[in-house]
Amino acid sequence: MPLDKTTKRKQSYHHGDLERSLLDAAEIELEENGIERFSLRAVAKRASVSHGAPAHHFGNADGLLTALASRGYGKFIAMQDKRESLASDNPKAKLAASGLGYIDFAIEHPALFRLMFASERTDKANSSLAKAANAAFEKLTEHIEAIQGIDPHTDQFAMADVLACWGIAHGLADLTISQRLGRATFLAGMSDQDRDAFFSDIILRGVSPHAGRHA
Amino acid sequence: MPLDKTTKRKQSYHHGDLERSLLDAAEIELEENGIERFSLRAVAKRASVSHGAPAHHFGNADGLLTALASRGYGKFIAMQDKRESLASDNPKAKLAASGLGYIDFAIEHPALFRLMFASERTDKANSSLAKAANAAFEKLTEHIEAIQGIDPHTDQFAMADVLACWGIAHGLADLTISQRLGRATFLAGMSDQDRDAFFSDIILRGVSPHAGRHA
DNA sequence: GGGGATATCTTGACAGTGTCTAGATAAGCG
DNA sequence: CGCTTATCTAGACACTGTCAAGATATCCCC
Repeated sequence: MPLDKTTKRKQSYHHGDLERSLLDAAEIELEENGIERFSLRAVAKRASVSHGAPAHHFGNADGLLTALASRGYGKFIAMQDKRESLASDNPKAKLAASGLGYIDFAIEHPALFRLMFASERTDKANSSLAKAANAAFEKLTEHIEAIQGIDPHTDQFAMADVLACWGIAHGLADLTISQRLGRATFLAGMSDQDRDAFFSDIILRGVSPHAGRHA
Repeated sequence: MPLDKTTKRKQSYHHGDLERSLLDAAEIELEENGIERFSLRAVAKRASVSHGAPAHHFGNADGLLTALASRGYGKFIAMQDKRESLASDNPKAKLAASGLGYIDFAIEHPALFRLMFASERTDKANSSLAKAANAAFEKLTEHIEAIQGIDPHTDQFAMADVLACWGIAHGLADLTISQRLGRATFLAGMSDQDRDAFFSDIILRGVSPHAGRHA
């Protein structure tokens, strides 16, 4: 019985691009339920496929989550790039914009953010994931190098700036999605523009004023 | 058959202080397996009690985790206090010490830290938990007030300092237990004392130099 | 084009999970 | 002592992730 092949070829036994479909479904499930209530069978059901299907592509549930985290870094960097492209053309503005993109991503994809940065279910030895995470880190070091004029990999003081800025952006992002910053009531009443300026100021505190200092 | 009543009264049907025993067992299980692999039945087994026993004391698994998080804030604040008591007697040193205690706690109890700050399984409406979390926050605002001479609750610039310092300490703590800071290779080779000084410097960057500025 | 090898997906089974209910046991109190 | 209440056990249920066996489609070489 050849069912409506015209509408969708969904009736096909082979899915075509199930790997992508599963990742899409998993991302939705993740954002809806959070990591702690993530269900592989629910992902399969959402993708209209049997509960055993994901195993062939990802091995197990953690494999799927690892792939999802890896893909997440693409969006993560893209959001930072977008912020940077809108920023004025000086190193500090670019750095602040990058940090705002960091926070943007956390707010828009809180569960994915947690998966990427705080989950034990991802395989950190996975080369694809490690490469993606490293790219995000290198991006930050380049910003600091542009400001301080020296490669943080070779200079301890510049690396301190890297850790400071990273810590600030990450901390603000994590606390924001945990809804911990609501106590600072004035934040809720701020316009987006004011909020960005407020966060930018804080992010730039990570940069040491002792520019170019090194051993 | 009255079994050895002398050694432990464990043979008693009623446990005596099962609530505390369950919390202790849960804390061990949590640190061993992480939140994402936490099992209520494993907790019951560790406490040598039936799988249904926890329900009577905590309602459900999330109730147990909420109580555990609430108790965690006690240790959390205690660790900060210990650091502060060892610090020299000036407001900035106290603030930095408090931040180091923040990081200490995360390193010693990573899973509990994640439960307290990044889990969706705790009931944030729980009054006991909210009160504990608030106490930790107020502690920080007092440090900033001691430095800037104005209550952050009434001054936006002082509150910015609060969020900055909190973000830094939290970000460094979270990234540390995620083992993300290993790339900054020199950190591993540092003595505890040097590492503390390094983190202290970063934490204090959260304090704005424009002291006492206010609208 | 045909046909065997291979990739892909389904199905059923299994142990483990959290929660609910009913019942057993202990403790408290009149 | 006996009734009430608190506490804990035991069994059932639906759901979970993973595994093994089988069904089905696609690929590729003859």
